[in-house]
Amino acid sequence: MSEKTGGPSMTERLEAALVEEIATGQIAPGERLDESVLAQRFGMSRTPVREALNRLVAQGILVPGEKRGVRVAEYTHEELAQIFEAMHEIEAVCAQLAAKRLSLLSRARIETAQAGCLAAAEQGDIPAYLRANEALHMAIYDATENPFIKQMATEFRRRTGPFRAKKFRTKADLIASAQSHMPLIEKIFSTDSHGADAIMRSHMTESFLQVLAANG
Amino acid sequence: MSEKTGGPSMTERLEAALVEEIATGQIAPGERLDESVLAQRFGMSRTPVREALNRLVAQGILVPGEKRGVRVAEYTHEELAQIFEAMHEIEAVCAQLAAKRLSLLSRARIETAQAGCLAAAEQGDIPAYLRANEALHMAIYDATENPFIKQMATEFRRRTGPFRAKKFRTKADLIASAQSHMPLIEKIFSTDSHGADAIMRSHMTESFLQVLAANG
DNA sequence: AACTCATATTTTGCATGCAAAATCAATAAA
DNA sequence: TTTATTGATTTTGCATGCAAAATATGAGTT
Repeated sequence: MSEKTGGPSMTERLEAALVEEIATGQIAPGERLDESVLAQRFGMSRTPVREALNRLVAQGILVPGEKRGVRVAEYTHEELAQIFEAMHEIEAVCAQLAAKRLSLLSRARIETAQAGCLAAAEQGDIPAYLRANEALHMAIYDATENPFIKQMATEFRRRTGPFRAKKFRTKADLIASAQSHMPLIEKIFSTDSHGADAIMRSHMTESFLQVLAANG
Repeated sequence: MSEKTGGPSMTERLEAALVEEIATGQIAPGERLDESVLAQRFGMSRTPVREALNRLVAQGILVPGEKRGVRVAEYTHEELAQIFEAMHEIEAVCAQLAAKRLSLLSRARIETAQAGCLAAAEQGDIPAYLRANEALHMAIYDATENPFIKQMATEFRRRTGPFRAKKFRTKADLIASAQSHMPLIEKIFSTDSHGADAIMRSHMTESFLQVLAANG
């Protein structure tokens, strides 16, 4: 009786495809997206393409081009600093709330995700690490028990995705990253919300500098 | 030679109109929005209506209806608590950053806005107070010097608009609200970021309870 | 009255077409 | 060589139409 009505529409499929391609860098920041080209490439008319592009613009993943069309959001160094600051501030809030509200379930999810990070790092498997890292962050966002804050954090994560991805080049990068999670997780597990917030903040500058280095 | 090309499109006009009508409560939370009806009402075809609705859905102002169409976002008490928590957390971040970075210009803007609040409150002019209050918040968001954080805060403000509006019924409400800004502004002006954050937080529960009371 | 099942109606998602606006290209003038 | 100007071309924004999905309606059955 209660089947989730309706399969994915063309609009939704395109939207998902674009999010994916942008996140993985297949479509680079600054690149222009042409309605008709996309329509042809995905075998649909311009109408659903437009809808998908509109949604992505609303999410800040795409921006209206200076002259025409839309392009993948691209930031100056200053803007990059600002967007990372915003993301880190939200993540600090998340860490704080997670520590304050930690449930057994949340704790288990965070532990599992962190184990996944360590495993992927040990194997030097970058794509696996990216996924595991993502899962860890989501687990922390979930632990806030606030879906609105989670959504906000997730959106910023999407927007910064293309830039963060470049940070990870070697196995050493992965291991360093996975290790750096530990103090934060410990603070969350000991329900030290102030400490969790402080640690998150202390990582901000460092983390941003790495991003900047990786993105010229 | 650098005129901002292009006037507002039909899509943009409808979007703005709907944001306005929803913010002021003319269209109530839960109400269903029909494409064809809107198209007729605003003298345009369904295409631009759809685009506008899509954007508003992406902003969380509208949500996809259970059966069909879209409706104005409506929240349970629990969700209301969550969304206000999210907004307040962001505002706390804003207050902190504003205090940390306060420029002369920002200070002047905040002062002007607060003067406007007091004036409107004295006169018991509710619409004017709402506008002035909005301006004050925007001035504080601007003072963060971070457009991304400002945008995020603004979006939450929009989403909570319909619920906050009901808080103000009498002149006394306005005066109380305007007065309650003072300690926060003082902390910001004395660049006491920790204090600003603390004050913002201390207002959270109180503010939310008022909203809840006003919204059944 | 409650439950099917079939049929009518509404609503959606998408394709297509077109006119206006914006951009580009090419030529002419300074 | 730069600067205007004009015309060609692309791109956009929107209207319209239609088929399929979703929903409401209603008759017939238990």
